[in-house]
Amino acid sequence: MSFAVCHRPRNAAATRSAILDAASKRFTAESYDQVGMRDIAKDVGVDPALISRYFGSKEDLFRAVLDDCDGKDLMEGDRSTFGERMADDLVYGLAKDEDLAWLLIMLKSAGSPKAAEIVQQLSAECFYKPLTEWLGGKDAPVRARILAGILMGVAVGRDLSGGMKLSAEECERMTARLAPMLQELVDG
Amino acid sequence: MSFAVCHRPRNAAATRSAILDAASKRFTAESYDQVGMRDIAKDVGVDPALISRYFGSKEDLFRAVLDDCDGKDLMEGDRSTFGERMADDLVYGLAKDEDLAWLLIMLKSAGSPKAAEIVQQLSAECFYKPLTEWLGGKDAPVRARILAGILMGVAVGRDLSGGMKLSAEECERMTARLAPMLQELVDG
DNA sequence: TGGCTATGTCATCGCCTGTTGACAAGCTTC
DNA sequence: GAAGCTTGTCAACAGGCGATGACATAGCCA
Repeated sequence: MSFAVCHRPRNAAATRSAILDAASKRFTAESYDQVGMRDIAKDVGVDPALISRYFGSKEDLFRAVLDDCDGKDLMEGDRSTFGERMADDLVYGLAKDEDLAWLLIMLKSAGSPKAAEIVQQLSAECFYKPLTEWLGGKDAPVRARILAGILMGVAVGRDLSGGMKLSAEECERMTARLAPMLQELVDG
Repeated sequence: MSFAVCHRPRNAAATRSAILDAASKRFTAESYDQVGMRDIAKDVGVDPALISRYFGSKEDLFRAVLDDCDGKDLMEGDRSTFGERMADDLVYGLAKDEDLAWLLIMLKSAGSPKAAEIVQQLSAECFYKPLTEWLGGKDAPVRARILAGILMGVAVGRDLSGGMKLSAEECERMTARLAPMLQELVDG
């Protein structure tokens, strides 16, 4: 007697992609150190050794994840409502989605030296540069830094406190204060 | 023949305090996971086992460090120049000092679940509450959150990029933009 | 001086991590 | 249908971690 276990069809490309996807989700939700190869493998339903075979080391996998997400999601949508959208995302926690993947990964991995070095190598070219160009205008590099900083900082503050811990009315006030700050940074 | 090794005089209180101090420095500079008991012990010049004996577990030591720093350093100094001072600290990296110990520890430890839980327990009472009271006025809790968020976010952004990576002039522009934002949050 | 307690050290345990090489099972092709 | 390359699994290793209990020694008190 045998149980009919449901195997995924053998497809290297699909499996590789699934690993990349699972890794991305993990790295946006937890820090580099906290994410284990065994965790990712379990998510995909695959042996940990396979990840090593496909991507080399954990660092290489991390690099591949960062290469994969282009960081341009931030800049999609109407420019004139950027502040409002982001303020909502930050306060009400919708940031778990893919919009802010780059930011969240950068944030969560600040603790680990290896991950930080990789982020440092890639963030300038793949994140800050496009963001700066998108912003344009006066002091664009400076505004990009402040913008990214606010987004990361408020997000980490919320995470650390286990939610905003504010009343519904206070949440409204928060978005009302954040939105113009962010919008002003976009407008210049 | 024997080398004259310089032993610190046996003094439990002093040693305990030295451990606490070294741990505080480590936890402000690196993440909870990255800091090892052996590192702290080496800083103090003591056997790792002693730390366990004095403080129990690593979590308990972390809690003790957080209990030790009162988080009121942020609120010292002239209120009317708060924005300017903090903007300078952030951009020029003086934040390594003790002014922002609470903030940096919170920030660096966001990655580890255990540390995050402890921070979550203590930050409300020991950090956000005094900060909120110091701010006072309209929407104080909201302003406290935004303020702490910006400080953490810009700091982590700088850390991750290995410095601000801005020209001297751009640094000036950055402080010029940050200072009024921060000051406005203080003034209400 | 002799002993006793506080203080600090040493060796070691168990656990978890990333990584590796040997092995098993599928799909393709002749 | 059998060889052969691809895809995936298994078991194990080396290294680092926090924590523990047994041992050594310094300083005080009688």
